[in-house]
Amino acid sequence: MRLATWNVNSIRSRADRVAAFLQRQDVDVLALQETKCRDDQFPEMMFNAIGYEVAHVGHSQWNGVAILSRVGIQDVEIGFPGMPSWSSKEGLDPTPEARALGATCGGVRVWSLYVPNGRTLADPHLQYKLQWLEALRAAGADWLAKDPATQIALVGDWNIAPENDDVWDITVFSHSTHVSPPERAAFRGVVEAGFADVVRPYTPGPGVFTYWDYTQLRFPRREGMRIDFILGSPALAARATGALIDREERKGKGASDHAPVIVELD
DNA sequence: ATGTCGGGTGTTACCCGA
Repeated sequence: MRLATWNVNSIRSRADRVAAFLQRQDVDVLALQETKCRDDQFPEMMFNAIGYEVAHVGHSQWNGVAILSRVGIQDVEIGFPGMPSWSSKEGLDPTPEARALGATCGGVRVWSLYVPNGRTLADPHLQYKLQWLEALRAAGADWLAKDPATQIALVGDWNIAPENDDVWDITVFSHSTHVSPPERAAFRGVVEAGFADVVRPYTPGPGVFTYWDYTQLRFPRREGMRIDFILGSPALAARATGALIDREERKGKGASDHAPVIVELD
């Protein structure tokens, strides 16, 4: 089984590219982030036509996560237990953002995750990001405590570069989010709860990235960040036999600013 | 220089978010 994750930065503007990718890379299950649409706007028919079932949650032009599967899609769950909400305005009743979607596909519990960005070190959004990750860690630990043999894949855009090698020049990030100690500790917390990076062993760095900013010629200059991850529970990680980051999808007109990440499971 | 992309709107010019 081939499992992939991709921050597409709008599914409506890239549906053709996603469909072509699924077929070119022979992907069975694809988690998408930043679909940037409501459920009724998701181009579901085009994926049904090539053999994929679709689960999606999206409320507006922000966020939005989906799972596409040709090996079944059961027990769809919007948000994980304890997932925090966000409201930028005091006193508003916050509705949960469309940042997490779970579904069981071919025996694997897949979670498509779009971790909050954090914006800047002083922004309340960073605290929201840390709380969100802590809640995810707690949920993941709970799932594993209930069934240590369960196959879980936590995949998506984590908006964290866990190591200095995961950015092109760490000195540029001295006052930035994505590399700060609390963010890295939050990511490490999920790993230490039992979820291993199943892609890194097959895509060693340095200089191996999944995201390149649209501005400042970052992609041709090879100035990127590794912030998209496939983390697997022990039973899932034991099935990994290979992985790749599909840089080709970052090339050309109409590319997302993220490349897809794929793992091969036996 | 945010130099680029998205989607949005009190739409053909700006807003926000990343």
